[in-house]
Amino acid sequence: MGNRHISLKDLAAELGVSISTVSRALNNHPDISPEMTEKIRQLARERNYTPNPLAMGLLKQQTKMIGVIVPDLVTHFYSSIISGIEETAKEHGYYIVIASSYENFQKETEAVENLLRTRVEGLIVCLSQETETYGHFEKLIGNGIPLVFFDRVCFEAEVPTVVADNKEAARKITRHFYENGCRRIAYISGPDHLNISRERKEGYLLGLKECRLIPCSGLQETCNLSPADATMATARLLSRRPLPDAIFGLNDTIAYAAMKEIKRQGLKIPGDIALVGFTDEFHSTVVEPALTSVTHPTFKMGQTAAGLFFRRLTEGFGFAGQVVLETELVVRDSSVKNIQ
Amino acid sequence: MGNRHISLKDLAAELGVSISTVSRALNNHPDISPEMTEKIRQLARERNYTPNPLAMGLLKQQTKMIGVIVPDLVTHFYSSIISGIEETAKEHGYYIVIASSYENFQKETEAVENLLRTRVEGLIVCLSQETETYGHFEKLIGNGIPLVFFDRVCFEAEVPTVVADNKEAARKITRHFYENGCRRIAYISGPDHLNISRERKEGYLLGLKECRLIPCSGLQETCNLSPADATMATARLLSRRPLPDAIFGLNDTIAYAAMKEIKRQGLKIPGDIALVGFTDEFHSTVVEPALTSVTHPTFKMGQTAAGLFFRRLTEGFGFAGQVVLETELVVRDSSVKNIQ
DNA sequence: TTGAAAGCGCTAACAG
DNA sequence: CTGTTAGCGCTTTCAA
Repeated sequence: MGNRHISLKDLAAELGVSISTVSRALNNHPDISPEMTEKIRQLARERNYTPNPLAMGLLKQQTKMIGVIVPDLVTHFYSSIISGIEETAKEHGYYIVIASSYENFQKETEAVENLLRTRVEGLIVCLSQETETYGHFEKLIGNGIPLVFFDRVCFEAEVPTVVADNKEAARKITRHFYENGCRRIAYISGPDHLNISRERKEGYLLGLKECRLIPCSGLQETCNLSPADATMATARLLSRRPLPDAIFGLNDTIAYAAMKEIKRQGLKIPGDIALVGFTDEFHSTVVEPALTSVTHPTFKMGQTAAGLFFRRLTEGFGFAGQVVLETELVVRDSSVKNIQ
Repeated sequence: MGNRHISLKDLAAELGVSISTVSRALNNHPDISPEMTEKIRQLARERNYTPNPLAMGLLKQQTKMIGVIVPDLVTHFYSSIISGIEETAKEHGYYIVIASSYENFQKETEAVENLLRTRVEGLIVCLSQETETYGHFEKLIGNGIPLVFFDRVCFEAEVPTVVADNKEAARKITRHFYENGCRRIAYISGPDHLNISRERKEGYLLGLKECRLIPCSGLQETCNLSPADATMATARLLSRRPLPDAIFGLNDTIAYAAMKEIKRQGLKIPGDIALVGFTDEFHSTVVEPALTSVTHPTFKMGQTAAGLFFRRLTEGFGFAGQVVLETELVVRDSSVKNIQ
């Protein structure tokens, strides 16, 4: 496979000068005569020379690569965040290498190892849902390897993190339900060890309190984040009597699964049950009824995460801190009872 | 940042042997005594040694990286294909570096250059919708750099490609419409230079012919693949009199945009207009009515593309050839008139 | 103003 | 069985 990339050596040979001269000319070193410099740059352009990043990486001990670990690639939420990360990385001359944990602890651990093996300079990570112990990240922190978490986070004291205003968003949802006449407001959460799940539940409970509603364990369900499990959680809620009159789900997956199950049982949204999700703009408007939802600024979340990464890379451990991104409750048909 | 990776040198120093001895022991070279080998491997394990891929890459002239270029990352179709590519790549010990063209010719060209600059060993590409000239790929072919196209392809004679059975799928859709009583079947296509657009139109026309329907230019619309433009194309179709009684759209974006616009105008699906899309399993069942669609084997398409890539990498230019993946027409509510 | 040499981490002849 | 050496492409002292 004739993948013949031109090297400094090639250029030097062709011009009958030394490699170092070529190197200097290409780096605008002042010691080289203007004519020589021009001649060399000219040839480099003709031959389409580009420096070999492997050689540079070896020399400078930096690969210009960032490892990114996400629970999955196919959910719009993550792919959109990745786009944001990629854009900011590109601005800094960095590339990203993506790995999926598939929501699996084991795979996440392996991904960390694999990425480190490739000599990425650091990691930007969203925890898998199974992850409850954090030794694989502790090691990185100990070794001074730049690390940033987004959305599902840990080590907030030591590591820069980006999250949505989960608690506030959940509070807004709950109050929105109340204002639309709902009194039996249910919440389908995920595993408790996930900050997003905990924080949103806090917001839910706070919202209930503000509306002087009494929390009821029969209106709180938990599921792992698979569609199948979310469907079952929804079914359990729908078996309660009296029926809940509102449901909100932790994330996209749950919201859509809930929507399908509610419809399957022949119940009307929002007439019988109002529904709100945490999800993205696009799909919320495709489903019927259009889904009221808290939309994440996903692209921005990616950009922010990458931004924090580069701060960490250049400033070292001088700072950690959490960036909280505001969300917006976009009211559509699925939650407005009086419209119906 | 103390990213201190252990090197062979470190191990050698600690054991008081030469670097090559360590290297050989770690590579199971038969020349090294079993005890020495064991001692070295033991220490390597303790110190958590992993070979530096930059050094290896420099030496062997291979980076174990594949460049992947997609029109965008956030469409499920592409992210799912990427997952497939990633899986197969991983099995071969390769990593993928992803770049988005954002459906833009200029960005695609840059992506090719950038990826080559990083010394990826080759490229797996889905063409951007704007791409009508192929000089940037011709260069690769000329230089013997492995290249594979999927879905939207060119240079089928020289380059391995993976596509869906576009023509057959479109034919099936058309006949399905006919069998459900539709007689004014419309098609919203994309740019003619895209094979997927051309092939699906061929299938559409073939289907019409088989059903003894006469093609009508008023029932054929073209759009660029943006939701906005797809919406306008749909609106144009809906302004025709008599109204079309069926529409199928080139891809996900178009199908969903069409669905929204049809509903917005107060028309019923499938009652007034039957609708079929080329799209994926998941979203087809979330929308209402559930969307009849041709589902692509996206994950498999990714695996296949990667498989072809490795064949190219190892076997060289011995083969090109096109793999055609079968699609399935999954009938749901949006196209079945008599159910209503 | 330019060249020679060392070294980043590794493997593979070539010597011992 | 193990060590020495060269070289992958590059930058950077150190010499000239």
